[in-house]
Amino acid sequence: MTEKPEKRNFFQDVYEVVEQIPAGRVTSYGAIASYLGSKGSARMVGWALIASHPAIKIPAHRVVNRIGMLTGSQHFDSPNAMQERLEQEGVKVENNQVVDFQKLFWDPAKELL
DNA sequence: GAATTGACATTGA
DNA sequence: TTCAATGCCAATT
Repeated sequence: MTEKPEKRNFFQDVYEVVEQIPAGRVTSYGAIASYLGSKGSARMVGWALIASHPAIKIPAHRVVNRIGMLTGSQHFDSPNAMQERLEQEGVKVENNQVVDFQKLFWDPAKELL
């Protein structure tokens, strides 16, 4: 019979993790991917957020790339929506880039555990 | 059904 | 050190 790889829950897993990101914190795609076990599949995390965009409500604005740049903001309703949202959470954003990103970094593999 | 793209990360030179 | 190329898995065309 056809196989059923549990990895199909990859998207669901991403939603679970992102949804548990505390306000005022940010994380990176690689951190989530690493937590899921697929370190090299950081891109899939981004895909998951796109798929969840109109359907599932998750703080995708708290997820940025490893340099803290809001690369995904272009996929939001407005490119500034994500930046404004982060500032409301207390995260300083400069030029579509998170300030003290390393300080606000939230690692699911350690914080969530 | 095959080829390309994509909200990134890592390694090599 | 910085720049460039490659790899990941899934979805889209």
